[in-house]
Amino acid sequence: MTPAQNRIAPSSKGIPEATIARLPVYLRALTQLLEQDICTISSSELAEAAGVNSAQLRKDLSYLGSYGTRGVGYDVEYLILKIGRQVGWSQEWPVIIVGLGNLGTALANYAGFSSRGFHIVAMVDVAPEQVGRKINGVVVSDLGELESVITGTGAAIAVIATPPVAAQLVCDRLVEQGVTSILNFAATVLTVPDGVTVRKVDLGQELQILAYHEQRKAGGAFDCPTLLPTRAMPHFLVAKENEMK
Amino acid sequence: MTPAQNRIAPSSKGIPEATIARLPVYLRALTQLLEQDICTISSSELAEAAGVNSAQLRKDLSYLGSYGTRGVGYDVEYLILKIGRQVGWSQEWPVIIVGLGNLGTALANYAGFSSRGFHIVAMVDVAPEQVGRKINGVVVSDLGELESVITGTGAAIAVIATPPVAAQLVCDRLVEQGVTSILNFAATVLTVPDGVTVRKVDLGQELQILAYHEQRKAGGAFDCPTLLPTRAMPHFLVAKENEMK
DNA sequence: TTATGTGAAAGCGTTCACAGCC
DNA sequence: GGCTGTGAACGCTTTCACATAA
Repeated sequence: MTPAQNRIAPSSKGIPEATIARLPVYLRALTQLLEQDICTISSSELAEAAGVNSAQLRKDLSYLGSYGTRGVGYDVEYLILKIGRQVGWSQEWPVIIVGLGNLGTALANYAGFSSRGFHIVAMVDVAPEQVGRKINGVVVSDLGELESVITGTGAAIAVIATPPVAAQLVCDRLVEQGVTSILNFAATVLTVPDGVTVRKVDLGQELQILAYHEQRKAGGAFDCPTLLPTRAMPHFLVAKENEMK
Repeated sequence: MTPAQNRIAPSSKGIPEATIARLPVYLRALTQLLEQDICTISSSELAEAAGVNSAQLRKDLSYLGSYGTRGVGYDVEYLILKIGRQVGWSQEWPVIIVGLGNLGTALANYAGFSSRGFHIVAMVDVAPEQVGRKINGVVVSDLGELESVITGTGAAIAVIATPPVAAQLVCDRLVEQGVTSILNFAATVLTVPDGVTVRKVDLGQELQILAYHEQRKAGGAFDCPTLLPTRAMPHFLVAKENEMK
């Protein structure tokens, strides 16, 4: 990814990834403020609305430029404009979704996408019962048409919501056709060439991280003498465990 | 959150957050290996399967203990056991879902939860047409019963998939009843007391981060003289923009 | 000889604290 | 007086490189 980012190097090079990930949060906080007719805001107030430290907010904004007024704060509209431009609000992004199970269908209907400038222009699935179905006015295409659908829509961003086994295959075909940004909901590590950006959202993993903390709160990862076997852990492992003692 | 973590301090204190977030990834890679009847694996091979650096993998595992054999590698089953215990695989976690729109319903049906030891024990929604519906054998309760549902099930982990405006209110009620881990899909910053862990999944934000990178690849955040107004950006902002020049 | 486990070094990200400007 | 913008300090994460053990 590093070589790819060097290759790009546009006008404003070198905004840290961590900052980029927070820009959308600021953007939402700001639009909410605007709806309340608040025109000016200080870094500490905006920071609280965004759930971050005020020093962090100022540093983040400083990467974009000096858009505040000392002694006063930031002009909400102007800041929205400047951050919005960075995040690509000045254009509509065509997006295609591959895999229309429960999750894929929910994503296709998700209002949070269209309200932020993303437009689902195509959907693709293997299951014959899905193909031909209409979601939000767009017809689901067959997986075989994946290539023509991409070139036809010109989408550079794709969402993968297939079962894990299919994900890498689909990914390869997407990249082959020029997709350069992928949001991956499949529980697999995707391998992509330089220049392609992948973000992974693993719902099971998120819960497992919570479970880790939960266990800690309850009294730690007890290295108890007798293991309690449950559906969560495959049976043969329980046997293995006892053998190890 | 820091004071909360100090208060906990169980047996194995001080595994870095970044490591914890990767444990589930290792766990899945390992279980896949086991299904292929691979019993032993080196750090570099496992690292590749998990999509990380081999030095990173070794360092991560070293926080849990010395479970490898020098010159050989790791015993897959034993490692699954050890990591699994850390992540809480040794027990079933009851989880409740609040908000059963498209996303909430998809989550309720999501197989990746149950396969990892999470059991949806209750679901809650305000909409009368949702209440009483059965998903995976569990009936959707009315929002008014939220408190009794939590105490009845003893769930410590909750998923919020409500509209943004309702999220903080629901969150407060959850915390009030003893929920200490929350997975938040609502596009809002949640405020919680110390001792409560929140993880946020913002789907729109993920796409915006991709859009940022996409824009960079296409040639940068053009500070172009004429702004192209689109549905993505509210109209009044376009006016503002021109006025600023 | 091979591959783990781990101090030490390098790289990032966050926070501090204050100079600079309104 | 008040708040931004930012160098410097700090802490966390990753990577390196090698001593250590099978």
